[in-house]
Formats: sequence, C-alpha cells, structure tokens
Amino acid sequence: MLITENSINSYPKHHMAEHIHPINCSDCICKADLFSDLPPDDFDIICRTKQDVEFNAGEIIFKQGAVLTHVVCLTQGLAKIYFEGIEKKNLILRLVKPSELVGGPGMFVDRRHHYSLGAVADCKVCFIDVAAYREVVFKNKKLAHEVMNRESQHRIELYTKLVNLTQKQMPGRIAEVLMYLYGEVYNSTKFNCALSRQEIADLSAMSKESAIRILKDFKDEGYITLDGNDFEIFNVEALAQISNLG
Amino acid sequence: MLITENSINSYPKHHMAEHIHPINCSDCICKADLFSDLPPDDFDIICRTKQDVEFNAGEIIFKQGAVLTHVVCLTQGLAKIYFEGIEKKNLILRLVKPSELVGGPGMFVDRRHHYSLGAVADCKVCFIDVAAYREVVFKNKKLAHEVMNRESQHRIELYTKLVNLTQKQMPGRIAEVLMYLYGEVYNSTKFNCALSRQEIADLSAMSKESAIRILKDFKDEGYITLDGNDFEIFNVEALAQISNLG
DNA sequence: TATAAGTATTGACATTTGTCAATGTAAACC
DNA sequence: GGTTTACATTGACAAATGTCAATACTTATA
Repeated sequence: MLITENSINSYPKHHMAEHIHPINCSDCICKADLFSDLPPDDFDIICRTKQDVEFNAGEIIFKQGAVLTHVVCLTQGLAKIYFEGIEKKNLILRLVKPSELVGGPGMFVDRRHHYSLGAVADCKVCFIDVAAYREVVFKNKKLAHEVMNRESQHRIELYTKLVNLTQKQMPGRIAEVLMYLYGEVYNSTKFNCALSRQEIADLSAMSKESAIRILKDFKDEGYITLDGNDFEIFNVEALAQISNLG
Repeated sequence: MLITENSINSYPKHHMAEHIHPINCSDCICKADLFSDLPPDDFDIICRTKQDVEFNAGEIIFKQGAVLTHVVCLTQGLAKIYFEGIEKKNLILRLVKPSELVGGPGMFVDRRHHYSLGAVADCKVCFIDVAAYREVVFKNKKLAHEVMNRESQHRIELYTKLVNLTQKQMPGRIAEVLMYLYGEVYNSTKFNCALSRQEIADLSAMSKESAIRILKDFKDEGYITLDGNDFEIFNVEALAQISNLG
C-alpha cells in the first residue's frame, strides 16, 4: 500500500491501484536532478521504495496537515505548492516542474506536511519513502550538502516572495507572476498557461477579480496578449520595471 | 581583524577595537543553547575564532548584501532580523533573543547575507567564523541534525508569517504581533517594549500610523493598556481571537 | 532652561483593494 | 441541440489602508 495505515491522507482509490508499476529508475527524470551523482547503492535504497502515481489536474497530491510519510518527485506535469489559509483562501508558494523533489520542512520536525501539493496540470509523481530518503541523505555528505543548498535557496526565494507580496501593489505583483511564468516555468514569452485566473490570484495574494483586471490593463497597454489561457508577453522590460518599482 | 579584507561590511571602528576581549566560552550563554551537547574539542574550534562586539540600539550588526564571513550569537539584548525592501521599507521577519545563533541561508549558497540583523536594544554579540562553524556542523552529525531542525522550524514560521501578512487585515496582524511579544519575546503580559512604533509596523507590514491607530483601538476596547513603551495585555483571549479570525 | 531632533499621535483625504451581483463564455454531459 | 456547470469578465460600490500635514510629546544636547 502506498500510504501507511495511519495516514490521514485519502487518495482516490483508483489512483492507488492502477498506476503502481515499476519503471526503470536509472532512466527516470528524477535521477537527472538531485540524485544524479548518487552512488548506485544509495540510489537503490531510494528506488526500492518508490511508487508511481498519476494525478489529474486539480487533484491533491499531498495535503497540509497530513502525516509526512513520503517525499514526492514530480516526473510529469505541473504542480503547485500552496498554503491553505484563512477562510479557504489559498496562497501558492511556488510551482513545481518535472524532476524536482518536494520534501517539506516537516521532514525534520514533526513529520507532517506544512503545505499542500496540488496538480495544476495532469501529473505523474513518484512517492519515495521518507525513511529511505533520510537514510540516504544522512549517509551521503554530498547529497546532504545539496539538500541544504536547495533548502537555503528556497528560503531566500521565500524572503523575496514575502517582500513582493507585502510591499508591492497589485500591478507589481502580477508583473512578477508573469515574469516568473516566463522566466522560470515556461521559459518562453509565449505559453499556454496551466493556471486558472484564481490560481494566478493565489500566486499573487489578491482576489481573482483584481488579477483579471490587472491582466486586462497590461493587455490594454500592449505589454501582453491574452486569449483564454494563451499568454504572450511582448514587453518584458515594461513588466520587469513594473515589478521592480512595486 | 574581525572582518576579512574583502568584506563590504563597515562596522564603526570603535566597536571593533574596544570590545574584543576573551571571555570564558564554557560559561557563555551561547553554550547553553545550540552547542550544549557539543564535544569539547568541537566547541574549541568554534571558540578559537570568536570575537565579542557590542552594539548600541539602532545599529546594524550585519547588513543584507554583505559578505557572510561570520555567524552571530546574541549574548545580550534584543535584535531584529529584517529585510530591506522597496523604497527603504523594512520588513521585520522575527526578533532574536540572547543565546540564539543567527546564520542565514546564504551560508550554503552564495556566502552573502540575505537579510540584515539590527540591534533593537543595546546588544552584545559573539561573531563566529563561518568556516569554523561549517567545519563543526559537518563534522558533528547531531549538531547538523539540530541545525536542520531549526532551519526547518524557521521555514514553517515563515509560511505562517506569509499567510498572516497576506491574508489577515491590520487588526489581526497587530494582535498577532502582541501575542508574539507576549508569548515568545517577553513571556509576560506586561512588558516595556524595546520596539518603536515604526518597528511594530515593520513587523506587521503596515504604515506606522495604521499600527498606532489599531493599538489605540485595542486600548479603547480595553484589551491592552499603553503608556509609551509600557504595554500590558489584559485580554489575551480577545487578541488571540482577533488574530485567528484575521 | 532652551533648543533641536527624533518619535508618537491625530485628522482629513486619496488610493488601493475586495465584495457582490450580473453577465458572458466555454467545456462537459445528456 | 439543449442543459448544466464551471470559469471568466465587468461594473458598482464599500471597506481597508496609505499618505500627508499638523501637532504633541520625549529625549538629547547646547
């Protein structure tokens, strides 16, 4: 069984049954990233426990508050790390692309998830037993370094996010999100955005109506074009400046 | 010399000269906390590099952007970890009490400070060479665990802060700050607050005028009394509820 | 004591932002 | 095709929040 007996998670049953199948870990996209330099023996420890699962867009991969029994590697799709705040309002911390391993700070504290991971588009993920993961991290100094490094990087991004959300007005925040989608998620000025308007709003801490209005303003100014979820950014410099000035 | 040659830090000269004096590390308040279980040999590595410095209230201990050459242990006073944001607006992440060691995420990334540390009250701090600190952390598994644990804890607090600041309105945010001062800083419902009104505002991401107004509202409601910097909280439950509801 | 400088407070006002309700649009389903 | 459902858009309005200027208060200093 994928989830331990006492887990308070509740994955749809059909996911758990249908999609658990062995794939060749050596060829896996996970291997390309965090585990690329890992000795085969150590990598085996990780692989032995892994479980593949598919999620449809909109489904929850793991939920804030649930017992942290596995870390997750996204192998396909797009996911969001988000926080469930006051009165059902969500705050998206960041998006997760394939090859990224998502752990969570609870791993070393209280073994609970402190944020939720949700599928923005259809996703394939690989669940890795947290005990196996910890074992390998503590066994392997280089990996431990790398993990620390990445966690530090995330913390720095979190500080930047905190300043963005508390000190910038809405146009700056939306410009920020567009630059993020362009520069870090789709790596192109033209993209079909997997995020709904509500999710864009959740990423910039405002109401969806406000997000829509600002996007329309940017469109009217000629900085972007919008057709449903088809985005194209024409004036990166203008958006960068709006984002920087706040 | 306290700071390496290529440091872009600029501490007032008189601090650097006057206050470097050996104290008995074994009795130091630092020792009581993070380093309490450290083998004597490892602790010696740390102690050999330490430099004591005093700072007056309002002075900067280290500055965002500067080269991270030392980690800092606060031995006396009260300090703030803050972020210098847009147009000189500061955001205080949290307060630091004596015995706490302040590193910063840059230690494992780019060797720069990603936030500033400032003295809220007069402070005594102990600078520890970052190389010595890293050496001991990587040598000592138990300490490494503890460091990871604390960093995780801070990250969790950061998530909570992010939600507080983006999803709560001003009364909720000020109530939050009062609960924080009561519960985690002064551990008493009655305290002489070392923070200025501006700093209370920086802690709750609002203008100082707004902070003042909300404090006055709480006073008018009878939840607190205020006389300059003398605070007394009468109705913890009311503040807790205001904080929770947002 | 007088003066100056910084901090705190208050009120008036403008701006930003959210809420609500109405309408439009698109995909899914019968 | 028609219906339903979810999502997107728009406008009107209310609420939250910041800005600015005037004034009080405190502390440091001449």
